Amino acid sequence: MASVSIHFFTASTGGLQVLSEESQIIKQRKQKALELEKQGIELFPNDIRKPERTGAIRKVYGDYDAGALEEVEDTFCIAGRIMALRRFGKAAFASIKDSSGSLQIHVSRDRIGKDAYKIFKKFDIGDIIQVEGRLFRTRTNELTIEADWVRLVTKSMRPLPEKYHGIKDKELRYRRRYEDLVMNEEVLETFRTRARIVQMLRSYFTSNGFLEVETPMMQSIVGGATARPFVTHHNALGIDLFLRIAPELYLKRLLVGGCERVFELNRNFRNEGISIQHNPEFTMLEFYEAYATYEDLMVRTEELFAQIAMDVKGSTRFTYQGMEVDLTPPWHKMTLKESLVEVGKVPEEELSHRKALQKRLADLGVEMDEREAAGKYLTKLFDLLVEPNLIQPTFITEYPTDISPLARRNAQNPVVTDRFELFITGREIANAFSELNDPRDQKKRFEEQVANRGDDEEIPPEVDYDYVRALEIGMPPAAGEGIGVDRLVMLLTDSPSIRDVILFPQLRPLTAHGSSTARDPSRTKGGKTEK
RNA sequence: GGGCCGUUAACUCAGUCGGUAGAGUAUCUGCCUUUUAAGCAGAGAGUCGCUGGUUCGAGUCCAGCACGGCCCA
Repeated sequence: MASVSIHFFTASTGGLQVLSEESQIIKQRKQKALELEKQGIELFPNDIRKPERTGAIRKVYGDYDAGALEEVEDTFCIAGRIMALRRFGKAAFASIKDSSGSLQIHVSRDRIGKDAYKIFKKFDIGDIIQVEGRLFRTRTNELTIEADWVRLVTKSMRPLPEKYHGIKDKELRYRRRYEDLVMNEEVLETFRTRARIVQMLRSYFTSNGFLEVETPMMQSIVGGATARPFVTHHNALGIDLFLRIAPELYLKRLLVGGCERVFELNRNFRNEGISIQHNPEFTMLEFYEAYATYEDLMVRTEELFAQIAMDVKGSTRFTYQGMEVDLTPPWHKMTLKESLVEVGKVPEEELSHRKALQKRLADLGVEMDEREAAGKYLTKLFDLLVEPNLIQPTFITEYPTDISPLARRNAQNPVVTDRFELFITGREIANAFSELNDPRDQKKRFEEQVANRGDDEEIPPEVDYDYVRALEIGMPPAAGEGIGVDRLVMLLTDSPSIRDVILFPQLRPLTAHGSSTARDPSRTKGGKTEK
């Protein structure tokens, strides 16, 4: 029975009620709903006439004055959630919200009838209702529907958050996104923009002759990036599988297969920390173009981002969190070493001395493992000293080969690769390179990586020999790029946190008494708990 | 993993020197037919995140834990 579970689940966790708590206010609502039901009012009917959208009505009649509206004989039927209710004795105003906006209605006893008004009085803020009537303007000039009738569409059993401040607690907003969407207009706006950006990315690539594909999210060998993967198990095959950390190696198999332009826009999974710019599952666009170089991709990226910014922002110049950003091409270019010297203020002569770099890192509080690749010292310093300062779009090039296992060596200087990373507002937003297509070099690099792996869970424990085999069949020279879609959306929606652009960001689940399932040892796997 | 901050009514928040819980919204009752954060009068609503400790007495002080936020690694 409910009363039993109530006892179990009333545990309050940081202001969060877990499950079926029965506060007085909810009891009252349920009681009210029962009374309506007893009177023969359906609480959750399904025979609702298709309503008109308030936005469409406003678009047509928004400019009509009171006199002009009197000439309009049509009635309008809308449906939506009661967001505010201002009752008088025998009449009331309510704002009705649908996905296109909201419209005020006026309900009076004289017009809808005594019995109907009695039922209307039982409606609450949060209920979804349907209304039909003619348009008029109130004394305060608000476009309003004078209801001929009102009908309950869906009864709301819980009160909405406070009407003026809405729901502010970030934890509540992420956990109960449905409530956040009901209360905070700008949330839906952000996700509409996200949809538009995704759509534009897709149409940019398809219209440029790229084939959209879907490659495995469950992989038996991880690859394509350095990151700790999630592990799952396939019962029928009796094997562990990894959720992909990148689609790269499959997309390049498709280059081998003759797909000269391919892209995939989908989710990656990385079993790492959660932060203001990291969610365990995130959306990435990867594209590969045969007979192109990383330099061609710079041009594409500039063009693509400028196009999207023009559409979303109306300009290639805008502000992000108070920072002026200018995406007008061409963007700055700097080699990794140049950036360390010019932006990071590291003396040039130190850059080729591991000991000096190590000391500098130690002074910054970073202990490096001796076994780390030399290039790691540079990128670590870069992360600390340079990256946060790259506000304007900047391509950083010449990444060391030892930390770029899939990238083509530079023809003049084989210790660096033909690669760039793109930074905007102090964040990495894209990573691209001319692809390594020499199977001999690729095999060697994979094998060295695995041999030097130690217990580093970010490095794949196994060489993907099938990928090497594919290269042996022959992959045309090509360049490929990955774009962090969530971060791009953050930039263009002025969102400070990745959680603001992901509808349901990952949070620790709540259970009875606020303890966490993650603490249940039977559910912990490969845990980070050991010190 | 570390540091700082937060957790009080459904929501947004107060809570003084440690003295036994407050406001607004929402809800309920009454009045009110042009309001829009409607208004007026009244009422109900709390395991002060959890567990311990100090104390005659803890929302308040101390410790641990949980969840979250921000920063750092």
